[in-house]
Amino acid sequence: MQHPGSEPLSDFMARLPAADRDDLRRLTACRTVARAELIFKVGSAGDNVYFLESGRVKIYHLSPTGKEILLWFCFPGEIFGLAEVCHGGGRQVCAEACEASQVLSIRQESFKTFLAGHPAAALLINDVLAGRLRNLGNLIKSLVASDVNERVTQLLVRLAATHGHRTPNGGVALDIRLTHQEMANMIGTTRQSVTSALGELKRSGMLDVRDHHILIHDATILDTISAVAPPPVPVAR
Amino acid sequence: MQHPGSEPLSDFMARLPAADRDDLRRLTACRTVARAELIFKVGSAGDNVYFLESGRVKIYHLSPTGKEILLWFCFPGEIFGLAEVCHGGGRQVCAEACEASQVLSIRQESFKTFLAGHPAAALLINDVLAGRLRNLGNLIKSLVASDVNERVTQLLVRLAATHGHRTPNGGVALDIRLTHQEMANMIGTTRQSVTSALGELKRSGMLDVRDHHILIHDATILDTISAVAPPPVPVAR
DNA sequence: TCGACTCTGTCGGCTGGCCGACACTGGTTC
DNA sequence: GAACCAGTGTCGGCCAGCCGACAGAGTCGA
Repeated sequence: MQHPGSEPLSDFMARLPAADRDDLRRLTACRTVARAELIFKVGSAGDNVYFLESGRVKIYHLSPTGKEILLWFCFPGEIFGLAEVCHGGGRQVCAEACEASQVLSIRQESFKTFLAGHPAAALLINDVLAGRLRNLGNLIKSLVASDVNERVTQLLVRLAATHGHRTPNGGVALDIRLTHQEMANMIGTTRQSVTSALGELKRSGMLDVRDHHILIHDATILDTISAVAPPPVPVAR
Repeated sequence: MQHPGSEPLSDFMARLPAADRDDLRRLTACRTVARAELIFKVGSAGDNVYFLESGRVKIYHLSPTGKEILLWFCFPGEIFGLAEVCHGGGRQVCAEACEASQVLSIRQESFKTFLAGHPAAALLINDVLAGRLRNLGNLIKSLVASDVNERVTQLLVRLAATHGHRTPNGGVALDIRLTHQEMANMIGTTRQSVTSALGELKRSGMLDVRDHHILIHDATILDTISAVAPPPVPVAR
């Protein structure tokens, strides 16, 4: 389901015109990666761009103490490894397969040549990057302005919008399975704080966990909460 | 000065081939904005893209409590207002002139058409967006992983890299003048904490403030510190 | 069936840093 | 000059949430 105000398909491949997609496919090599395998890591050369064919990949910073700082998850069809190269410095982030995955890869230069010859694809890339920029901007905002409980609910709203589906009885079920630790890494807090925030939401009857999947009881609550995430105030100075 | 590992010219206009630049200029309208005037704000339609001709512009989120969350400053030649439009929801951020400025504007669609016909420009936009993505990623990392003192020194390093110049006696002077409040808004803390962090750096002889401009005494210190910002550890799992 | 391991849930103690408050300085306007 | 205001500098109280610790509860492989 797509919520109003949520991000659109960031599925690059699907949005690419069919002809362009075929052209691109011809330039890529396919590779299988196992769960927990790194596709690239901090400091590596990073002269490739990747597309996720199947599976799930997480992109994260690594703090000096070894903590993962999760920037985003990649789902099938999405592009990754494009922006994260700092000229000269190598990769700044890690890409790790969350489950067994198939990955297409192409050299940076080849991809740029491809884009130069396929304007629609180049514009699409702009869109995708712009969307991620908005996402990170919003994350920064919530890191700075919201306490842990708010950040957890905001995360749930985002997840419901992008990876949830309606249930018969008017709720939303999240299709994606995350550990508390992963959620904590996504919103800059600790495992324990996520546990307690979720516990509180459960106790207040807002959600439930069935079979390791989060189930939000009343979908309308999402709209109420999400009205908070995008700033409702036009601004007063 | 450009530090190794720092961002390159994000100066879109300067990097654009001269012919493309002329084509683009022909499509834009120029406008003068006064200090503290908003070019756009949260919720406004946002069907324009802007280029800063002269002056300085800040792009920020507004927290529910009215706090500014500064995402970046725009300097002459840079593009802004491109990524911050959420389809449907209007602008998510504000753009405010820090000083009297001249701004070129163009409609989104016209700009997209322009990009479709000028592949070099489209690739350049990708580069610029990718750079900002890296910057925001790094900001998130420091918000999550560093305490206030570290964040302040990291901010100084970044500022020195992008808006500093060497002084005769081996230091670096920041060309840009910022209040403690603005710095606090850039790294998600309070005015008071910035004051005390800077005070400590002054007391330890690392820097000085002359005529409202920060002066870092030993430029080599920057390299030492900046070695911390990009993770030195290749990663151990 | 038995470890071994990962994930969840809960509890106290400790502390970084937010918040409110107030004083001082330098620049601007009348 | 005086009045005003934005920016700095400093202090103490208070609390969100981090950290370490430990006890279940699933899950997996042998």
